[in-house]
Amino acid sequence: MKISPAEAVVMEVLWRASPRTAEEVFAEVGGPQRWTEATVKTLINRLLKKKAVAAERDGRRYLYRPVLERAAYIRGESQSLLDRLFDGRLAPLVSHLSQSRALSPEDMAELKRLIEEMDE
Amino acid sequence: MKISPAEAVVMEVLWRASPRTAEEVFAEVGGPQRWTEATVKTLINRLLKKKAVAAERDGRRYLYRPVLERAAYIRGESQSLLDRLFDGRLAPLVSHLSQSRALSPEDMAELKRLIEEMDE
DNA sequence: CACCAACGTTTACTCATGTAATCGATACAT
DNA sequence: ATGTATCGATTACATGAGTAAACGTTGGTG
Repeated sequence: MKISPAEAVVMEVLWRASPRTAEEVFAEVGGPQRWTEATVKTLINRLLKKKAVAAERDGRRYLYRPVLERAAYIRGESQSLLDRLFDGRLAPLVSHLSQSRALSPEDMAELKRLIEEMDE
Repeated sequence: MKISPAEAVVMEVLWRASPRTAEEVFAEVGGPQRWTEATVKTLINRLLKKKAVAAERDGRRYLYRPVLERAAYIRGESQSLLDRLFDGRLAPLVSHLSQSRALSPEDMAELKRLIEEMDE
């Protein structure tokens, strides 16, 4: 099941560290996002329904942990962008981004390194 | 204004060739998408409201052309993916994709070429 | 000139999403 | 033991998106 951008923000928190209580998730995300705790709970609930997170009872509360892995999520998103806009090919994406925004020297260096090691 | 995935499909048609009538857009996209002509018209109208396409009267019908440029759209989408998932950096994206799916030799070759020429 | 076909415009309806308040159960403090 | 604070669950509501039918207008045809 597809997870929405707002839900992904919650996932990011859980991917950084889990398990977490709803309150902890809220503590980490409420500020930047200006969400109330109710909103965070709704999002967690939707993620439960979508089986993207699992809950484990811990006394009076629950501890939540990701079920969907970050790598899988990222892969899906990247893939779909690539397919929708670049005919599934990586080179045009890189080409486009390298033109439209300056790459930092570190990025350049890392890219180079990547290409080399992929070459083996 | 943000354009939706379905709307983007219509934009793609217009980016390939324009101006086009609604019927022509439908002809090109209706099949693969299993949309009726009514649906295509709704999408065109929403794109008009969003100023992503412009219409020019041609007798009893209109000819539509893109106002939003493909490059700008692609840039926005790629940028937002990069920011959301890869902290705005290109290298991690490439790294991820190169692991999760095999790059074709041509893709590899082109990437290499890109990196080299960006290096100047 | 009356009618019909072809357009674009308006309206419709369902589902997902963002955002949040309310409800109901329950553990703890007094 | 009872009230209260605290959880999660349920309900709410507006907006956008996907999908499409109905409507109104206008130009062409018989």
